[in-house]
Amino acid sequence: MAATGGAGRPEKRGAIMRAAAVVFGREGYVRAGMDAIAAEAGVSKRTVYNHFPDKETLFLSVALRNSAELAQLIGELMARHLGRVVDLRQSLIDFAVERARAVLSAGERGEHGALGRAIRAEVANIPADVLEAWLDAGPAASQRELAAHFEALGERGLLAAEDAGLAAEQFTLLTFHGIAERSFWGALPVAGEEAARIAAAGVDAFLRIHGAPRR
Amino acid sequence: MAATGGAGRPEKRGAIMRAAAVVFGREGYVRAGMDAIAAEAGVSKRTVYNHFPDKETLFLSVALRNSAELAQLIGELMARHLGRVVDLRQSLIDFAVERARAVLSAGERGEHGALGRAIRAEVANIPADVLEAWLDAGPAASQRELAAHFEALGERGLLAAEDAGLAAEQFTLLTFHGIAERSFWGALPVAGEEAARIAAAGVDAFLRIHGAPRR
DNA sequence: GTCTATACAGGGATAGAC
DNA sequence: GTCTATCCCTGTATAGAC
Repeated sequence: MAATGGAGRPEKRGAIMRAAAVVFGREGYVRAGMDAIAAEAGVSKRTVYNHFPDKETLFLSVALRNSAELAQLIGELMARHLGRVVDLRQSLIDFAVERARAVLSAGERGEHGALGRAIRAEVANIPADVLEAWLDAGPAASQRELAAHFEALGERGLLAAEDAGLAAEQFTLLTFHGIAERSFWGALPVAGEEAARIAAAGVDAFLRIHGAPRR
Repeated sequence: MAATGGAGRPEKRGAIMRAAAVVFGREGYVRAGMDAIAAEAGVSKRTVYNHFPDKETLFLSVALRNSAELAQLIGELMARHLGRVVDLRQSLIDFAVERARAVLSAGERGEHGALGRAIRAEVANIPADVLEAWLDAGPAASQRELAAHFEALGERGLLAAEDAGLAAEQFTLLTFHGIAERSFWGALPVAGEEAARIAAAGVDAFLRIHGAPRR
């Protein structure tokens, strides 16, 4: 089910969800233990079960919140880099590099990508409606937002994409999925230099598909 | 470690590896049980442990064999569709559609993609040398082979890719990863019609990047 | 009344013994 | 081929503490 959870101190609830994101991201759903989550949160195991009825509900709750957080973070990156564009190519490269790092970096705040990996690993065991909600709050929302930015850039004559949705999809494939695949969605580190190289090559290819013919 | 395993009837060994591919692909590494694998193979659990010392070795052995098999299957698809090309666009689309189906289809022989999903889920727990061997025998081999085909097509004037390796990478991103992502690497079914649409759009984009300027 | 700490019941897993 | 030793995990129960 989607999101339940009883009463209790909200601060404890937040600590539990943060800890669950870390442990689920590090170990995956099956390997993660409720004991480890409780320890990471600094609370008793009984408290975990007081806030969440079972492991699955906790996992799905954390997954939903995480995808919304990540979509918002990416939305901020888009606004910063694609809002006021002077050098389109450089702006696209900067956005691509920062998005890849935000999602895939194993270091600081890397639990976002790690939890996404755990979700992808468990897709076959996630109820269809929850999976749809996760997609809609996360990856799909980001793609819609990127398409809106491309639409605006097209109206300013900086892009010549006839289908902004398709352009957004292909931009993500060319500048993000190559890095994601290489790093196995953040499980392995990828050199920042290589990520920058892939992003630049992807942007150049993207501009050859959807770039405005003249400047 | 990579591949050990004792003696025993080779036919039993093959049955065990086939069964392990099915069960690991269906359940994932952690959930899959040695009992279920033995039952699927139609042998005793003792026989399984007679051929493979433990669960991890069995999994890694099956993973390595599987990636080599899949690379060969894709190689055959490439030879069939990219060997004698008359209509380049159509050949690329046909190859893209058939590769996606071969890797991701959940039905017949779909254990290839399912096992790949299980491996990706366990990447953090796989020894680095084994993971490298898996990559080199599977995905990387296919990419090298695709680059060689693109090189040949370039020499015939059908493609204008200055870097065949980069072209192969971008072709795979544009025509395969979009479908793979949508279906979560085969975990969810994707309509054949949608796969064909994505493949065609990806090929068109690819040809705008790397296509020969005139025919 | 919620939290901590610990102990425990039940099920399932691997791996080995008979 | 079955049977079993041993361990781990989820979820609950039993204590007491703020």
